[in-house]
Amino acid sequence: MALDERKARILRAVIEEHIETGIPVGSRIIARRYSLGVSSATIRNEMADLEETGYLDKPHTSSGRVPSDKGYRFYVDELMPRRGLTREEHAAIESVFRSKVMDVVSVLKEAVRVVSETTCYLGFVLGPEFADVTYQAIHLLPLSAGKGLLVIATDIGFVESCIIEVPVMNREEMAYVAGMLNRHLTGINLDGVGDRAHRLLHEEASRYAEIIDQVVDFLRSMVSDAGEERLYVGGAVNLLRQPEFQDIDRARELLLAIEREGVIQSILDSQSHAQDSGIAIGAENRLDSVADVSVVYATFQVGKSEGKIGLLGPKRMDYARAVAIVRDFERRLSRFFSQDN
Amino acid sequence: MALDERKARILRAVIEEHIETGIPVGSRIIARRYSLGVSSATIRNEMADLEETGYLDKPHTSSGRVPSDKGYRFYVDELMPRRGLTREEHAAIESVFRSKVMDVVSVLKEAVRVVSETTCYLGFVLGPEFADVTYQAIHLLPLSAGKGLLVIATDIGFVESCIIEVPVMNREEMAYVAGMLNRHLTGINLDGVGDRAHRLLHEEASRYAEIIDQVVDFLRSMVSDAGEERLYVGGAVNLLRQPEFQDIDRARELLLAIEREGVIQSILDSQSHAQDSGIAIGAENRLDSVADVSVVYATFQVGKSEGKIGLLGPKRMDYARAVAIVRDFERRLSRFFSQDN
DNA sequence: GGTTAGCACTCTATGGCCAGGAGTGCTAAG
DNA sequence: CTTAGCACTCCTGGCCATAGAGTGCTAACC
Repeated sequence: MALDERKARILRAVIEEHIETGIPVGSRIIARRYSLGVSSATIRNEMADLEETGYLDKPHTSSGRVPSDKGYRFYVDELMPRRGLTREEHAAIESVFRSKVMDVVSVLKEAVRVVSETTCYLGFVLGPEFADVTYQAIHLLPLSAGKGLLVIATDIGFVESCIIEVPVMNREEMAYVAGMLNRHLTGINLDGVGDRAHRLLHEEASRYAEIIDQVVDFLRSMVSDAGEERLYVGGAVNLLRQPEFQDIDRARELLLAIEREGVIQSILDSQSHAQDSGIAIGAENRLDSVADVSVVYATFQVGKSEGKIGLLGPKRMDYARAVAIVRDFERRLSRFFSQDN
Repeated sequence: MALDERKARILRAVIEEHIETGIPVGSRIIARRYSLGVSSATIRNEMADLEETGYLDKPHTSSGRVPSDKGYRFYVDELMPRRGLTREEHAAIESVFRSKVMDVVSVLKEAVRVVSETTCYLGFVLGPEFADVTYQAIHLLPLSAGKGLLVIATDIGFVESCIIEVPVMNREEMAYVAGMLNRHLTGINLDGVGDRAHRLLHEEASRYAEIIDQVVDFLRSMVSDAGEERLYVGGAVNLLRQPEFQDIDRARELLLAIEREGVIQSILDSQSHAQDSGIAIGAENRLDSVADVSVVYATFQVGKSEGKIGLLGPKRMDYARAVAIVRDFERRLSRFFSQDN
């Protein structure tokens, strides 16, 4: 199935031309703009072959060619140049990590924003699962009569909080309860914390069973949060600038599917059989709603857990740039979250 | 400028018809669908008067009428029925406050989602400013060598965190620093905390000056955050379902203005000369980018501070429903944040 | 005087039609 | 194997005619 040199060159030219212009590309254009040393007729023949072998498609009988999924796949695997970052891209990415006060969620949101802005596609980050995370500290603060604020900080800088119901108690008593929770649960993997907390604390302090139950509930919800809470999506507007989303119905359906049906998680899940990073092109991800978009993502390390950063755009995407940007973010985020930066 | 009974009835009919169908409405339709007891010719005459006095507009010479900003204004001030919530709306709103583990940010985000879903417009919440807030506790936790996690909990259940640089110290020392910060700053209005912290702590503990500086920076950034961080927007997709946003350029420009130029804050700011709730119709808010949309909002109490919840939709909006939903949310959010719920 | 029927007029939206242009596939010559 | 030439296909955009909705005006009516 390997292509000979010339076919590959032509395929690459067609794809890059199409990526740039967005319209079907004909043999004349290729002959003129790319100096391949052959005439348009020859290119025409080669393009016919490429169509027959499935690398190119034709929207209709007498129009130019458009890359097929298989064509894009071959391109990203074999033909695509590895490029670096432009000065602007570099600066934009840099800025995410240079703000003075940084909380992890803001950094992730900023990353999404910058990914989207620099590429003009839709950016996303999937935060780390909490299953592999240990927490540093748990705090319980009086809020108002009958309400307490539960704060849990993990070892990777994520802080989660929620409001729970507490029996009336004074500040000291609450501090005592917090201290107790801290002593028994610090440094434990959140995944196993449920059972342990339950057993341990139920015996020692049945007076605070209600509180403990709620703490356990909250810990469970942190772990099991199936992605909704962990996924940050941004820059949908940028997608509307792409010529393929001038059709408002298409655009709406896609955005709906992303917002409501969690297609991004689905794609990442279906991809995750192995690689740290990847590209999912069009129908490669099985969902109809994303049959004509591509996703480029990479996995960054967050302590023992991991997160993903990526972008979603039309199949006609500047893959070289997308990969460069996503990869760079992956490196920087891994560094940002690493213990020894 | 008051309208006589019949003109008011016709204006109301025109507006409600237009809200429902979205197309310019003619005299025939009004005569047939609304039993006003007069013929289409009479209605035609009245409509001509209403146009002359500025309550109605005509897109072109021989088309039906469309309400003007002035018309909508009169409608919402004088004609609009006060309606309650349907069972479904009630249930949807209820669901926001019934989840077991609630953190304040999730509640606000959920509120945005529900506002948007129930109305099919774009929903938003502007969280409370931190200037009037006092904080409950400050924590400092070791994260990795040279990094610490600063966590600040306010008395209204908001928890903010950030990563700061700390000199190498052991856990006990860090706990001591946290304790010191707590002792000196607990219960103070965040607005004035900067100076006080600075003076007080610089003397007592110059060894920790770097940390204190960063804490102060962070507190300052919490207070001064000009709305970006406080504004939650959601449901932009729903706007794309509205017939007035079938034009993709319009839609894109609007969403861009919302995302990048903060028009929602601008509108709320320009409105805030007084009222707790309000409706800004079309060109009433001075910005071109929102000249053909309306905003309905209400202010809820959060301790001594306040937040706003609202929605943005086409001028041709179901104002009665919008007001009902926004008002209900305002009541519930105020209750949710009140000290004694 | 207010109301209504009738009618001419205006303007938009829709669909068909035609010409122009881009691109292909095929054939035959180099 | 490559290339020039040519007939053919199909999309695109402009143009025109028609249909339809709605208005404003006038004249008749109560």
